[in-house]
Amino acid sequence: MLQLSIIRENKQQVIDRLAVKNFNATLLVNEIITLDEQRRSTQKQLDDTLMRSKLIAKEIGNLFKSGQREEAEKKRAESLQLKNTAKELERNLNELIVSLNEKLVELPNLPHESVPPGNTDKDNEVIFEEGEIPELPETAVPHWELASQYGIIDFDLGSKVTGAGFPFYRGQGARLQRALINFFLDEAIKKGYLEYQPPLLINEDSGFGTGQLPDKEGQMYFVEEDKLYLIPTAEVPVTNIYRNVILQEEDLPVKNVAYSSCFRREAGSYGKDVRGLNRLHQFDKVEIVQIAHPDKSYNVLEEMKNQVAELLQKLELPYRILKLCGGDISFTSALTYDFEVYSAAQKRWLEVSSVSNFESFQANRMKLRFKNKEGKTRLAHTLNGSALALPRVVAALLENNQKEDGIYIPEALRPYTGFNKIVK
RNA sequence: GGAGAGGUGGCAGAGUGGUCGAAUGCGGCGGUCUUGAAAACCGUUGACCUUCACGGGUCCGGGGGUUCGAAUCCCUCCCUCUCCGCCA
Repeated sequence: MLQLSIIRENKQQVIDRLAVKNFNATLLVNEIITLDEQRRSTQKQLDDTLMRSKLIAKEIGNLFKSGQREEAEKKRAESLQLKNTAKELERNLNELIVSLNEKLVELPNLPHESVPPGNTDKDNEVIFEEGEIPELPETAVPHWELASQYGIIDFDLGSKVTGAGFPFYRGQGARLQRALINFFLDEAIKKGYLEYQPPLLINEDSGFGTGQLPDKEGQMYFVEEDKLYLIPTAEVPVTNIYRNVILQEEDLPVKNVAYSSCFRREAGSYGKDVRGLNRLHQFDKVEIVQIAHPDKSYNVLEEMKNQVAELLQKLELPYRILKLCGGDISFTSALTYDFEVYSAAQKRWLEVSSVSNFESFQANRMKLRFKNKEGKTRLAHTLNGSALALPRVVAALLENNQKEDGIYIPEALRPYTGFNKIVK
């Protein structure tokens, strides 16, 4: 959520910036400013009332002590009045705070100035492309065919045991998954990240902290009995480690990496892009998270971008990097790079990573701050990225590397798989 | 799941319903002393809202209540610990 002071002091800029996200903020911003003014004046009135009431309470104490009953009783009546006033004011104040927050939470993050305008993913800007698109043999088939031909992923079995979008990985398929997870984790650790194994369920406060709640609760699985949500990404638990935390400046940047399963209801996405591994309800992902100094977060974003690119190079996958346009960038993000790999049998680009700088948007929600050298507390910046999400990487690896005699594993992965190719 | 104990400042640990944002110790920071360090001594040391500032207000796990006045009493939720049961 945006800082009130920024909205107050740069009202027009906020409105103009949000227009890039195709978000008309004029009404909302005006409402927020009005509510904020009311809130502050009510707060002032309440503070004054409380001050008087505190003073009187002290006087009463002293009067009782010195035996001046009558005087004390008189003051007591006055105090009671103040108390009623205070109650009334407090009620108003709370109402104002609630409505203010409701409005504030509806405002998306401001897009970075380099975010291109646009409405849909068609308008995203391809900023980099690397790797050769492989020539496939005549017999080439999409990964879901390969999955059953080689017996490495069983979608039907998943449907039987759980439902659509929950595949079983089997034999060399399972081994490949495990290899990728270890490979990704090791690469991050080499770059100085601290590995975490987070809980897979999170509470409401955490969901709010990273911005999944209150808006996207329909996208998360919810355990009603315990009021817990299954994580849609490790970003949620790993960033929320720092909820209500004040770091020291020298602690920055914090670099954490976590492997986790991710759960997404994907309500409302149907059609052919859900075939095979393209879109699942449960999938595995290695996520990198950084908490950065506000002055350095864009350097960190570039660093993370390069890090993801390196992974794709090592996996020898053709990929491209997109800078998301205003219409496609998420509610919480200021700047996002998407990574897509080319899946040669499907002949399409698949998103395998999304690297974002949230600036202080999440930090403000979860009160993640640091104390600078002057001893002042400031909001930190949060960033995260997939490095990487497995299913579509697997899809591309399978499709692009299929040969007559099997599916070849890229060099970098072989120490992890323990085999060079997948065979029937 | 059952029974009990408890949640106070970075940590440890006091706190008769009134003068407690909170003793004390440790730690941190600054200083004196020292060639330097240690020790000793002195001072300082939370967050948030509001204000140009002075100042004012809120916060003793969360929420609610009693009272003129609550860290202190009551209710409720959460969490931790101990014992029992169950169990990967």
